[in-house]
Order: sequence, then C-alpha cells, then structure tokens
Amino acid sequence: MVQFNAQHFDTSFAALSDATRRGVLEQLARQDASISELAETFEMTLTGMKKHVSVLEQAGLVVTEKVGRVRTCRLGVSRLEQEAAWIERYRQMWAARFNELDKVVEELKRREKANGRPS
Amino acid sequence: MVQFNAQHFDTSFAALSDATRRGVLEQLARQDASISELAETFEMTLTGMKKHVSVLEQAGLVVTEKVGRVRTCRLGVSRLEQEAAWIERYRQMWAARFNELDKVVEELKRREKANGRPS
DNA sequence: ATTAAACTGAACCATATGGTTCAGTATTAC
DNA sequence: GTAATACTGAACCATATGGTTCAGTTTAAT
Repeated sequence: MVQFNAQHFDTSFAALSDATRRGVLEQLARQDASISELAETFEMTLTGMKKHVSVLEQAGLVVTEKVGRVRTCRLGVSRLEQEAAWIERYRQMWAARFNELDKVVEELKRREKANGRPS
Repeated sequence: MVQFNAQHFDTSFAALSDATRRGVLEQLARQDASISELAETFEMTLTGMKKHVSVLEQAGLVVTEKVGRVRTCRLGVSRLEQEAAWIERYRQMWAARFNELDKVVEELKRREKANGRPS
C-alpha cells in the first residue's frame, strides 16, 4: 500500500536518492523488465535488485506483477506530481526571499545616490 | 564544497527525504535563523540540528556564516533546478510510455470494431 | 573576573540501508 | 522425472542516519 501522508515525501525522495534506483526508473521508462534483467543491467544479485524494486514499489514509482516464475516491473502510477509541486513551491519561496533582498539592495543604492549628491 | 557529479542527486534527494530538513528549508524561506532557533522550532538538541544543517549545506540548499558566537543559516544558491529537471524528464518519459499504451489500446479497439462488423 | 550563551566535536546508541550468501520454492524446459 | 530458471526469505555484514549526552571553546553580558 502506497502512503499519502507526510511520510510520503520521505519515502519517495529517499527512493530517488539512489543512483541505481533512478537508473531502474529510466530503464523501465524505455521498457518493462524482469528482476533478472534489471539485476543484470546493474550488475547486482537478484536479491539486491529485488530490494531496490521493493523500495520503488513502496514509493509507488513502480508496480510489479508475477506471472509464472518471472516478476515483471513497470512504471507505477506515481508521476511525482506532489514531489514536483513541493520543489516548485520551494523554488517560489526561494525566489520571493531573494526578491526581498533585491529590494533592500535597490533601496541602499537609492539612498547612496541621494547621499552622494551635494545637499 | 558542493558536488555536481552523479552523486549530486544522491545528496540532494537524500537531504529532501527528511521531514525536519524540509521544515528547516521552509522556515529559512521565511527568515534566516540561527542553529538555536531552528533547534527550538523542531524540539531537538543543538547538536542534532547542527547535523541536519550540515546535510542541507552539503546539498547546497543552505549556507551558513558564523559571526560572533552565533551561526546564521540562510537559503543557499541551489534552487533545485537540476532536481526539478530530473523529475520533469521522468514525468515526460512516463507520459510517453503511457501514450504508447494508449495507442495500443486504441489499435485494439479499432480492430475489435472492425471484427464486430460483418465482413 | 565570572558567568551564561551558542556552538562544536567526540563518543555512543538504535535503527536503516545497500549489499552479500545460502537455502529454499515454484515454474518451465528437456 | 530431472534439471535449470527465476525468484524469495533469512541471516549476515559494513556503513550511514538520526538522534542523544558530555565535555569542551569562544564570545558576550554583568
């Protein structure tokens, strides 16, 4: 079960914080793959890759289905919408903060100019 | 020193994967703060908060300056541009992948319709 | 000159992470 | 029926993470 509370961000950002897992996402974007195939691509044991896939699955970034003896992995429903939104909000706050600084700097320049002029 | 190689994503996504650290970023977006102030907000020891700030600093999300005995923390230069770009690229691959599926579904529908019609 | 405040570093702790090996189980191929 | 394939789970390992306490150091206030 994918979570949607505050922990949600913890889970998905953590999932993205590993190069192998980001690589898995890129591979799955091109084509669905089995655990074996992913393990081979990233030169890792099956067990190791299984763990990575589980992490991605927890984050809702990947879904898997086992038919016969092979488990097929595909991109999940999470389009990282909330994560993109969080980052965008941060960027806006960042911008707002620095616009404030710009205003201060402008104000200082204005005053300096006024002082430089003989009263 | 902030890193800009492949590890860069590891570092910054990991930095974002903790609720306290995301909270610190939001607080700093409103106003610069000392370690003490941040520690108080998040009900944590100074030492604990110092560690979080260090993680954010490593990721370039925060810069600090110590004057006198207080270290002031402010938002850093990283505007998460590359991170936002990575996520956007992922979203586009995701979309492309599902458009493909849509095409397949449409094709199936088309054929079904054709078959349903008496030849 | 003392004392208090603000940080810092080392040491410690419990738990998580990223990997492995080894020993299964279930499917498929021969 | 036997053997190979594909995965799975348990156990283990080293290192990282998120937190603490304790013992400093430096700076500011009295």
